[in-house]
Amino acid sequence: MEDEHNYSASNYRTPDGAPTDIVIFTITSRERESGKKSLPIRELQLLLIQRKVWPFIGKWALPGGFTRESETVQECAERELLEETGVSDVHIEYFNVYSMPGRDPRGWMISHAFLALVKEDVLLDRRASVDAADVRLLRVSEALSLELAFDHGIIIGDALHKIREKMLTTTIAKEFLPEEFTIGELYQVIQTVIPEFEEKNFIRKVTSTQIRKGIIEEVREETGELKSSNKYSQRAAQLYRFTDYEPQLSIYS
Amino acid sequence: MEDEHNYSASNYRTPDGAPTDIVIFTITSRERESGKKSLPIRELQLLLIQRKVWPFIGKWALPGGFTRESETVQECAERELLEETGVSDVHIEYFNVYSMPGRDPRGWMISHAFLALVKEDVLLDRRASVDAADVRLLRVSEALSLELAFDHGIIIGDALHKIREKMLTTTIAKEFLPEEFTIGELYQVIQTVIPEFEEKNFIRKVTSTQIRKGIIEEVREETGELKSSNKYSQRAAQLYRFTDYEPQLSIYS
DNA sequence: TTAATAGTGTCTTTCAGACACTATTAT
DNA sequence: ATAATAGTGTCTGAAAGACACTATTAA
Repeated sequence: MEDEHNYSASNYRTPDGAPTDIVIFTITSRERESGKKSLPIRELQLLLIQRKVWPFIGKWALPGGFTRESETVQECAERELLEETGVSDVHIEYFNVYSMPGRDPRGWMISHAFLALVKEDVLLDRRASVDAADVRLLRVSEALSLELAFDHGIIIGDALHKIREKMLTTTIAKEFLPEEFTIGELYQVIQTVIPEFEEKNFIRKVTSTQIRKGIIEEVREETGELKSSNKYSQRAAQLYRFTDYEPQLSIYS
Repeated sequence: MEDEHNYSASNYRTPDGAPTDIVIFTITSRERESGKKSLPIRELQLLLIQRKVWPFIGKWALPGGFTRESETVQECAERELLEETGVSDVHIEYFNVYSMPGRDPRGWMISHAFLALVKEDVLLDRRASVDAADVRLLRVSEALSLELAFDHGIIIGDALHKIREKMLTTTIAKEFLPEEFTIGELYQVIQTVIPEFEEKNFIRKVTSTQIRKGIIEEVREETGELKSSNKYSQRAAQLYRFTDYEPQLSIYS
């Protein structure tokens, strides 16, 4: 350090590390065994790792790792996501810092928490990391009922709050949907994240009102005809895709 | 460190500090010299400190300082705000982390940036800190045209983006207003932060529409009569206050 | 035929947007 | 009287909210 410049911060205690923790959400879908075509059962799940080293050995924890001097915390989170789950090129977003003294028995650790939103199929070939005894997808309710390592229960709670807010105010629903989707699928994804969500005339609001219809658009065949899918229903449903328009909300207008 | 637990992070390079940087916004108001009563000229300003130690000596910088092991980054920001400006009990909110390698010549510093919103009068008795040559309020446009220390230009740009977003989606306008205010003042505060903001029938939207009128309420005298003020106009204007209701916005409803 | 989902018709009430208009009162 | 701000009247068209109704088609 540059002592010739009269810099004194190095005389003080410095952090023992800058870890990242990644809350990886996915929505699983499972067919109902009704025989007929129907909408799947969807569940919001998150990926946890069972620790096999001290501290909190045996406890479930968020994936993550220590930031290196040569990278940003965002790069660290992306690297750890890749190393621990084999996933890259997904939505991964910083959301909060956790710095409560004593939160990590290993020392003074200020942790940076990220939110990753991953489609189910991307996680199918996931693999355990070298320092994790096990990797598993758990329902959010399950995960929160476990005794988690560190302050990860708090982090997950905050992440859940954040994803619920963003589901209604941004177009992150697209992170859980295929490129082309039906209005029924979109509605289900929103409800999976926010169970109390209910909009009576959802299809109209999202397709027919001036201010909102800009966020999604109808998909057409090469021939120009409207493209539809009967994956979930007898009657085929119109397919939509998200545009790149992000609506600006305001409480004053 | 607990080497007996086989913990190896201490073998790695650790950060040289966890500083906080605080972007302190205020709205100044200045009377127009028209003789008659009129709305003041309001300006969005921020508080900067001129550095008197290496690095970036002489350059303008955000107030802030190093987090201690015994405190959270939020507590550090609040402490530094108090030490450097004499201000406490104001809105101060974490908004982002800055970790680009090389951002600080003193070493590996991961900085936590806060947004503070302060009423003008609270800053009147501000005082220079022990390690700052000068403290000054600058217009945002001025501040951004200066050569700032570290990556503080980027941090201020991000803070400005954040405050503009929050001005429209939350009730932070109250941080710049007295407890009781007129619709004209509220409108001015919003316009000071977002110059392009314009709502033709603002007074009606904010007072008469079902979904929005919950965010402010009329102030009454002890006698029960509506309370008004003629501070800015010949004709007295109704006074309002914010309720504690925070509206939930949604792009889907 | 039925189950399951997709989508429409229609009515009422509320809101948005425009803009001319009236109200108040210190100077 | 005037300047400066506060606030209302009124019209149009769009959207919200409710809810019954029709449409499609594999099984």
